Amino acid sequence: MLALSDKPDTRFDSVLPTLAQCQTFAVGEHVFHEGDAAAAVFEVVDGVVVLYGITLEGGRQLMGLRFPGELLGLTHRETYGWSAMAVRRATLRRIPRAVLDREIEDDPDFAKRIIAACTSELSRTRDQLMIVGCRSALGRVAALLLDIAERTADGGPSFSLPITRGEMGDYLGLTLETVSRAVSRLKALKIIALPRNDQVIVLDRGRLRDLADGIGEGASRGRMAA
Amino acid sequence: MLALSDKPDTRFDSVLPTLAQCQTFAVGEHVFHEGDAAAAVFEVVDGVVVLYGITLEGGRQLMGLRFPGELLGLTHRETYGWSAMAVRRATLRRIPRAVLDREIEDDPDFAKRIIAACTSELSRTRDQLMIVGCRSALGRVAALLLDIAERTADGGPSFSLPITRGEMGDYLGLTLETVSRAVSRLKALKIIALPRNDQVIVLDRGRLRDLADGIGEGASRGRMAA
DNA sequence: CGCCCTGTTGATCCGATTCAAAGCGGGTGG
DNA sequence: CCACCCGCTTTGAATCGGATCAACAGGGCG
Repeated sequence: MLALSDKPDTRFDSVLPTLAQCQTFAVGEHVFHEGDAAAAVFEVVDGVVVLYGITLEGGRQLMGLRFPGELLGLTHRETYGWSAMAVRRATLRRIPRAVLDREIEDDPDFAKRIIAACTSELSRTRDQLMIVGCRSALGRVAALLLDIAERTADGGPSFSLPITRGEMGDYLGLTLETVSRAVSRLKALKIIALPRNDQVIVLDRGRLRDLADGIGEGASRGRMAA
Repeated sequence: MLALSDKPDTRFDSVLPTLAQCQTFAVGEHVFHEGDAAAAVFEVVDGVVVLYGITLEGGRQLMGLRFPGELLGLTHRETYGWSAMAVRRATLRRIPRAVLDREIEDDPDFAKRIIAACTSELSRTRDQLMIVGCRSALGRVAALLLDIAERTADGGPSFSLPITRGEMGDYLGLTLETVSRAVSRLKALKIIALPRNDQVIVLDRGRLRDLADGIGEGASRGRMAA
């Protein structure tokens, strides 16, 4: 198996139920911008948030997606190093920095939990790096679909795509056209079905997994091992 | 400016001088392998270590380089999710997991320091993702050279490359030939000089920075902003 | 309805990969 | 001491995958 990470529970509500303070964001609304004072950490209660950075030419690199139960805004810096925007109407629990710091001071167990959240996020980012660095377009799209499926799946093989083709491209280091072609190919291969273009049904999870892991025709990029 | 991270001091020796227990590794020797029990965290005292993962086809993705003063092995998992190998004869300070955990329990300040190390590493990985996802070959190589220069520079414009062209390729998601061509091009552009092929002198840090940040001809990849 | 946004598909172009061959350079053993 | 070998690097030529440019289809909404 490829070393794609498992996902430990790092939700805040299990440790900070009383400190909850919720806030909702409309589609396209920002939770914070790159450079804003890093005044709080957030947990997604409902909806979907994307994290992204902007290159000097205006290119966008999505750093991650956040689904319910996941964290965003964790940093020790004075300001956020990236932006966070809701792509579905989202409700977030807000934990002010001061509260976070105090809690870390007072509760070693909480500190460990934060460290767990960080290293977990680190693993996820590394996996992402591995995918962007090593996989072909088809492999990358397969990996993203599988990731979303696993993080949002209510058990069934069907899920909804929270982001556009263009955003998928920004996430995977591809253009929207290439993403569209890859999705069409997966459909043609009968690995997925698309009742609507933001609705995916996984027909053959095994083959999707193989593509995401880099197995099979054209799933990998770059020189093969000797 | 692109949001490439600054590098806070996260060295252990400032907090754990007495717990030091050093160990040396020859070139090519592993500090740990992916899947090994994550029994300790290490700080590089001397030498250079690379972190990498292996894809199913045998492709290698370098996740990072570790120079003196930097940490490796930080995870909350039971096993390491990647491998670490010395590429220069290296001396490492070893902090057993139990000591780490106890220290986190006892010393909130230490816990914060670990969190800082994690979020710092996270920033670095995100930057790496941005580079691999958005930059052309030339921009990626420029970014790597600059990163190494800034992390090893003893002030001067000259530094030694701790890794081969092939490893640079594995780090950047490029082939060794492409890396070689990019390096040659930087030399032809008189942005760097190469007294030996593992010795680099930065002649024009400004232009190197621009390429690394994605400014100028062909530094970026993918669709430009409208 | 007409506009705009998203997605799809086709044709062409370009940069990186691939395949191939030839220079180092450093080390070893004759 | 030198010849040979091996790993790393460089460079060239052909190929290929993804980007680019472009045209068009569907869908939601003012």
